[in-house]
Amino acid sequence: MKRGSAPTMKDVAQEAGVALGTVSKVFNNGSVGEDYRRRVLAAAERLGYQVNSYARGLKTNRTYTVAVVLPNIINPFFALLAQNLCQVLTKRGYRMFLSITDFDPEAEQRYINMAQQNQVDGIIGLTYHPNLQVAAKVPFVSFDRYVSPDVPCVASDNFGGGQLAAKKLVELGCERLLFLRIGSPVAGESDKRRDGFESFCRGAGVEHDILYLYDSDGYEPFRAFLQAHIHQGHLDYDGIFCCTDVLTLEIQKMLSELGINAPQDVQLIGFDGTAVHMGQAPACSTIVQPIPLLAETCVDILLKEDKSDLPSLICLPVSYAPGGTTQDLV
Amino acid sequence: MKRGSAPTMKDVAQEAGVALGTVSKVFNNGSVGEDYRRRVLAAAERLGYQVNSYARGLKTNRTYTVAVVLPNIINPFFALLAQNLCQVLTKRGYRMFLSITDFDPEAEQRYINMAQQNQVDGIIGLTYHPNLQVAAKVPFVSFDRYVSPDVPCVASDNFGGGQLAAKKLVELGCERLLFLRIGSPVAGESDKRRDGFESFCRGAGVEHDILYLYDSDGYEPFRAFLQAHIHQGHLDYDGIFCCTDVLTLEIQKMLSELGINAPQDVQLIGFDGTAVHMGQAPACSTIVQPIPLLAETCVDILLKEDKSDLPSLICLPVSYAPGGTTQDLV
DNA sequence: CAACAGGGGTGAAACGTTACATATAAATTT
DNA sequence: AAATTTATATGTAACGTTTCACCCCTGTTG
Repeated sequence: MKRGSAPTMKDVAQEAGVALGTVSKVFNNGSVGEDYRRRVLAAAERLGYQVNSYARGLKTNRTYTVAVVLPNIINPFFALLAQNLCQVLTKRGYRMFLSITDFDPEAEQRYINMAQQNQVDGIIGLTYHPNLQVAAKVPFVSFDRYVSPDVPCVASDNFGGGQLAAKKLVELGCERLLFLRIGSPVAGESDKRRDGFESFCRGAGVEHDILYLYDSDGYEPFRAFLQAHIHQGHLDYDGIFCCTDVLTLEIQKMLSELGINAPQDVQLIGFDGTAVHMGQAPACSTIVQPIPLLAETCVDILLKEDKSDLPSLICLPVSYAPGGTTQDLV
Repeated sequence: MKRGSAPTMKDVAQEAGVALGTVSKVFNNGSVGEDYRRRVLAAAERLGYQVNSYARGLKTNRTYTVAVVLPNIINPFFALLAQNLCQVLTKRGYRMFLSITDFDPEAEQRYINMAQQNQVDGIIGLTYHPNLQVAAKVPFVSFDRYVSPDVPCVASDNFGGGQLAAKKLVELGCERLLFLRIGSPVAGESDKRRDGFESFCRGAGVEHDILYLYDSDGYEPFRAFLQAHIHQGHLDYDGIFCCTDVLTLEIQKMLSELGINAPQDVQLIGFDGTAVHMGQAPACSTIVQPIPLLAETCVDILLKEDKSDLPSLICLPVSYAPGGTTQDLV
């Protein structure tokens, strides 16, 4: 063994007095006699041998690496998703190679290309690029966004969640509902929250309004809208469904500054339920996304050998968690 | 080019009608004639060629990959650190391979070993293992923890931060101070917050107490302690320095339940300042860690070629940001 | 007892690069 | 014009694995 550099299989073979191929078999669970196996293992131990995954990757075209592409990990939802993905991947013997795009479509495309070039075994992406190009050769699973007909998409049951939120509000006695949304101009699965909400309201004959904003608008239009709907200290709406928990808290604060308090004067329900997954008491009532299940599903689908009969959209069930912005805490 | 598999340099060479070595030079900024370079680039484009980083890694022993090992990314401080590291690494042409340890020392060691085995170019770790084993062959930078004499450690100026917090409280007119800490039993750099706090109080002759807890204790002892120090609706302390922002908010809530309000009745200062880096108004007054600079420094040191004259501890300056739990907002 | 499986060991070829020694042509010097 | 330098193209040997055809031995079978 050359001094100074890491030991190779050749060194181990020499040290153990066996052939190179035998050492390889030992580290790949090939059939090797008990005594040989012991000798090789002992020699490897003595030399501090570790298999070189770049040589292995070159040979096998499998790298046991998955690239995860996310807008950021500051947002607790993304952070939880990333963390769960990391755990699931580790359990499966894979490692996670993380890229942050900051919602920049160009960065998204750049990272995807890079990941493909780096021969990862798969990519899990939450992207906003309206026309993302993904090479067919490396498996891709999209989270929450439709990308193209042959890219499976994993998401929460956003439609059902929207319905559920509206239903809960009605059960709580609300009679005039409002849906508030702010987000990307590129519509994703999560926009079905609105559809579900509307669908339930229509079906139940409940009065409802919708305010649909883009990130670039900022929160100010919400304040203006709410202010315009307060007459003599009384808000026109008695139930509000906000598209995320973050927005819910913002709206709660905004309303309280306007003299309207949740849950006394108005019921608020958000979406995401990150607090629940962090073992905290939720700061607001919310529709909880099954984050661990979402992560597990992404990985399952990504690593599935047989991709033939995959549905193009996998919807996972959400649930409701009361959290202090509605009057149902027992 | 064999059908079905990715094109190689050989294919590009053939397509362009040049030698293999020439193609390699083109992709490694070697000296190549203008016309040849164009021909190669055009051929590569036509074939959709991407260099195989596993073959390259095998040959060069450089992989342009850095492993980052963190307890989690739910904690906003860790999330910001990870995100900044990711950005800095990307800017430098490296990719980030992220591992979550959940504070488990065994997982820490396992991930470090794995990273070494995967021939990453370096490791940045925030670990709690009391006796972590790191191989000398792969560069290692520790965040906030002393690991061993030859592992450089990057941290905020925790001592200075402790002093600064005490100084600010005194400047705000506080006369009886309290330091609250909860964390790992394995002492790290961040424990110097206490030392700095004490040092300032001693020097200035300020009365002060310290409550030092471990994660396993939970928050309850804080409540008991505070309750015991409230007499006739009046708290014995008029200034509290908490070891993190998260704790500060918890203490603020706890105190308000006990009828004591910050900042009217008591001044509260925390540590981390994550909100500042997320572009939000800080929820509490705080000592701000220079997260982007911390990340940049970790990477700088890790990738520095000449490791000969490195200090074993690099302390970066903190600053103070008022945030509503002290009476100094102008 | 000859023929034959078959477990288990061997060595060499490939994987896609980079690096280096060699070759060639053009440009410069003597 | 010959000699020397410069610039750049070429081909081949590694890098550390896995894989596969091959061989050897032992035990089984008709």
